[in-house]
Order: sequence, then C-alpha cells, then structure tokens
Amino acid sequence: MLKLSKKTDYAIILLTHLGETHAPVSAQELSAHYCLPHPMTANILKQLVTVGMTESVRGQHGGYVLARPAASITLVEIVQVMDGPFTLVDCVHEKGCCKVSQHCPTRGPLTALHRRIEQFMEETTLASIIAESQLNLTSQPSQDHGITHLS
Amino acid sequence: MLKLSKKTDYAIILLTHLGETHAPVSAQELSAHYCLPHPMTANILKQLVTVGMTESVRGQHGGYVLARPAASITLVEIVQVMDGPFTLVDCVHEKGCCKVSQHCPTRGPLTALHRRIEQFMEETTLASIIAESQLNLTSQPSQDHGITHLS
DNA sequence: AGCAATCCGCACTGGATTAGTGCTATTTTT
DNA sequence: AAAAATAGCACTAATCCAGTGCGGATTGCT
Repeated sequence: MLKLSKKTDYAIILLTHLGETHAPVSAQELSAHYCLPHPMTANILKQLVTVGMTESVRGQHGGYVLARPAASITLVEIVQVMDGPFTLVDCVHEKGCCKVSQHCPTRGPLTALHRRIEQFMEETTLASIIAESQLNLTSQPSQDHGITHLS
Repeated sequence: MLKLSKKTDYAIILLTHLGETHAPVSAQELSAHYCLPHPMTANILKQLVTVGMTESVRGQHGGYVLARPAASITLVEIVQVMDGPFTLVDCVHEKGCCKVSQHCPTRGPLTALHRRIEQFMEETTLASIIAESQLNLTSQPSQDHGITHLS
C-alpha cells in the first residue's frame, strides 16, 4: 500500500509545530492541539529524541524543541526514522532460481520511480514544509476544500 | 511503509511477460518461469481479467493475453488495481475537532509529493517498461549489480 | 465420449505490521 | 514534598498482506 504510516504523518505535523515555535512544547499540548492520542504523541516525540531530531526539556514547563535547524531536516529522514528504510519493492528474486529474470523487468522502471520519490523527499525540508503551510494560512480559509483529498 | 505490495510487483512482471509474447501464456508457465507460487499467479491474472487488462483463453493450451495495447496500460493503473486507491496519507483530521489545523501543515507538501509520484506512474506505461527491460538485456549481464538494491 | 488442461470465483488461514495503550522511574520546578 | 513533564520499557488489538484450497465451467485432444 503505497502510503505513509500515520506515525510518519503525525511526526511531520509535530515537527512542523516545533519548527514554528521556540519555547519547548509538551506532548500534552501537542496531542490536545492536534487531537492525537497522548501516548502516541509521546512515543513519537521520544523516538525523535533518540535519533537526534528533537531535544527534550524535562520537568515542569518542559517539552520538546527541534535539535537541528528546520532546513537541515529532510522529509526522507523523517520517513526513514518512522517508517523504516524506504524500499519500493524488496527484490524477492534473489534465489538462484529464475536465472532468466536476472534482469528483472521491474527493476529498471521501479528504481527510477524510487529515485524520483527519494529525490523529492530529499529536497523537501522541514523548513520548506513550514514555509508552505504558512503561505496557505494567509490565503482564503475555505477556498480549496475540494482538492484536499489526495488521489 | 512506503512500498509496493508483492502482488503489484508480481502483476508488473506478469504483464510485462504477456506484453512480450503474442500467444496465450498459462498461469502455470508464468509461475514456473518466475518461481512464483501458482495460486498467487492465478489469482493475480484473474484479477487482471476482471478489470479488463488481460483476456483469458480457456481450455487446453489456453492462457492469458493482454487485452489492450501495452502503451495504454499505465503503472498507476496497475498499482491502483492491485494495491487499491493510491493515497499517501488518509486525512485523519476530518472531525470537527482541531479547527486550528484545518490547513493541515502536511497537506501542501504531501499533496505535492503525491502528485509527483502519480504523474511519474502515469507516464510510465507497460510499453516503456518492456522497452527498458529489453535494453538491459542487450547490455552486459553483470555490470550494474551494485545498484540493484533499492535505497 | 471421455480425459486432461485450463480458467473462474469464492472463501479461508497464518503471519506481519501498524496503531494504540500502560506503567514505572527519573528529572525539574514550584 | 508535590506536581509536571520526559524516559524507557513491554504489551494488546486490529488491520492488512501473502499465500492456500476447492468445486465448477470451459475447451481441446484422443
């Protein structure tokens, strides 16, 4: 199913929020603000700390902040942290059998597709996501509702 | 997990094979040739018939052939048939809650990514896949083995 | 006529992955 | 000392994918 996991989706939202503020934001605030289940939010934020994308401030009035500039965090990195390594297809055809399809017909086009997706996700940084979301805020609120559904 | 299902992968391989031949090919031949489980192969081919991508020839010496010219079958179509509708994220934020994030920060960049992937998969037809795979056949067999692993 | 090969359509099972939950400890501020 | 917050576990439930199986219909060969 060519889709991003919810965790990845949540992570992007949370990181975007952190990138827009400077003071630490607690997991509770974030989950309340975006109507996400608290434990989920907490887990994701913890995971982001372990990979060095965010830093945590403990104690009362603690919370999370970005550990690195938003421009240095790429979409591909977020996806790989939350979703695991990005592979369009795992090459099932490794076994000695089927020597005929050593040049598997799918490999060429699928590696091409893979690279395109990867490249775009490398170009897309958290900073550009934030920039784009703020552009949308300044435009009309309920203008483009018909296009919001993907596919 | 941003990846194609095996069924989709198999379907591409099978369709590619059908696109290269003219006589009907049986499910058995195909599964033997690519070392795929027979029932799987049969199921995929059946499904491709129901959506009009292939036609079946019953009886002895029967099998499957493409129902349409390879150039008219796009990758996006194959993916959607086997994997279901292509949506990068299903917008979880539909409920009345969270009005603040009506312009969800992820929507902009993710719809952009979505459209790029979709566009590439629309441009990629079965015919172009076949063409590319035949190009590789003429070149050296074991030249580009290091790049075969995606990601 | 009969047999064998093949497709047809449906339903089922097992395993993996995702989504989401819970609890206890530790740190910091008040 | 109490409250607010993160840290680090491990666990459960649900969904989805991969793969299997079977009874039936159709066609070709002998």
